[in-house]
Amino acid sequence: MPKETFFNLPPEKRAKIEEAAIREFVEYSFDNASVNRIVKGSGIPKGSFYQYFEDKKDLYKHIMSLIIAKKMEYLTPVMKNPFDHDFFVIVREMYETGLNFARDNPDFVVIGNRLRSDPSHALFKEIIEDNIDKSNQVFEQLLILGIERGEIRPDIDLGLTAHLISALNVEISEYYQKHIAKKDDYFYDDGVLVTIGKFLDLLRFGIGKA
Amino acid sequence: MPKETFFNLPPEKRAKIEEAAIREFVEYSFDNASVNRIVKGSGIPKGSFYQYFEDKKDLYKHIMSLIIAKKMEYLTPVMKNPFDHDFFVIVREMYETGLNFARDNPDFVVIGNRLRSDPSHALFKEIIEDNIDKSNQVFEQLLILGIERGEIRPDIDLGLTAHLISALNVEISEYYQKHIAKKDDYFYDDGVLVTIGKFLDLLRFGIGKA
DNA sequence: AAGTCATGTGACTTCTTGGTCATATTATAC
DNA sequence: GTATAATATGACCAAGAAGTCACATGACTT
Repeated sequence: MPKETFFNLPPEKRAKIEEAAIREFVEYSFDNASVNRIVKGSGIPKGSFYQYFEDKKDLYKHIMSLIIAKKMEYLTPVMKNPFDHDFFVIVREMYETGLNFARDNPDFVVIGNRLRSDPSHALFKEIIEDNIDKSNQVFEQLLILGIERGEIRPDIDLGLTAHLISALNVEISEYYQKHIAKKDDYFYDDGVLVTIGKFLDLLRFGIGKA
Repeated sequence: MPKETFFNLPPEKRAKIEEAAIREFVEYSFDNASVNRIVKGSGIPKGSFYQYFEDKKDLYKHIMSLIIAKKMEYLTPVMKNPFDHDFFVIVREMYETGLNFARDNPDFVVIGNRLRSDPSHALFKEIIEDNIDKSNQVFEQLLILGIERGEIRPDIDLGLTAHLISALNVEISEYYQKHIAKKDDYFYDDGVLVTIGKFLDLLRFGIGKA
């Protein structure tokens, strides 16, 4: 947690520091990010930085909390009560939410993905690991319900399938950014929905000929 | 490429340097790996290091080439002529190969995955990108053949599906390392085959109730 | 006006980094 | 034995890092 002095700052100054930090963390990993560059980029003296934050990690965690808060804004009513709806409706909405968030906050995605993809980093355990586990558990519960309702094949491996659906959530963003997002803005939203539909079809029916 | 002097070294000395480098790159990313620690770890003077390698990157690429060479050893006859076989046979063998490699060379997997998962790193483009693209292209060709043979649904999105199958190749290793590899060695090989079977079922049939 | 306390400030310290280079050692050629 | 070329060596360098600290400034109390 940043120190009290940071939160006492005028909002514009606080924003300037956060923006400089985000720029830095987009460009560099936590280890390679430089406090010197961040203070230069935000126009504050080095000493002030350490009046606001315990250390570099303190700032990093603060930025991560901003990212998480922003992601929360995208949660739809359906996702807040996932157990009340059809399995594929939930998954569709989760994927859609993820893509919308990625479209609106590409910088945040870069920062988040960099950490999420290095499980050997000390900060991974500290910040990400629990969230991934919880996400998998939610999917497992959803799968169980889906099986009870007859939406899902009952002979699947729950843990493995939950893992896979989580992984696809990430994969779909990457595929989208790499192959589709560059095209004409006019078709953007269509593109999102079509891509998600294709992903869901694969998930539901597989690729084997019936 | 390392310099000639490196290849003139007695093999044990060369091996010692390579082992120290692998240890370092397992623990640290390229940027955070320290030449100082590597020379200390391999018992050679700093100056000698720069007699053997242009710079840190030169060493890193050399280690990557060792990893790639090791992976090549696992290629089966089927994989060398993939277009002669049933689609799911190929994919099964690719997944199996990947898991066997991961089981025997966990250090290499750590090093490889760290680079593979950071597309924003300059070395990613230099070392990994082409391989990923080629792998996707092979899968696309395989899918086309599979459709012609009637093994695969003809209405899938080729690019997206190829991307997904590649991604699963990585995902299966991670799932395996995280959930299964720790169990009793006696069941290990069984575990590999069972896990792959489940993955393939999901790929083939999806999770939706028919 | 004087005193107190939170905040602002940047020079400074200590540490580590990747890479160099003058010199020492060894092997090879004649 | 002597000359030449290849290799070995570690002190050294400049750059940059994170974090500290003595002091300056300004706002608020009394």
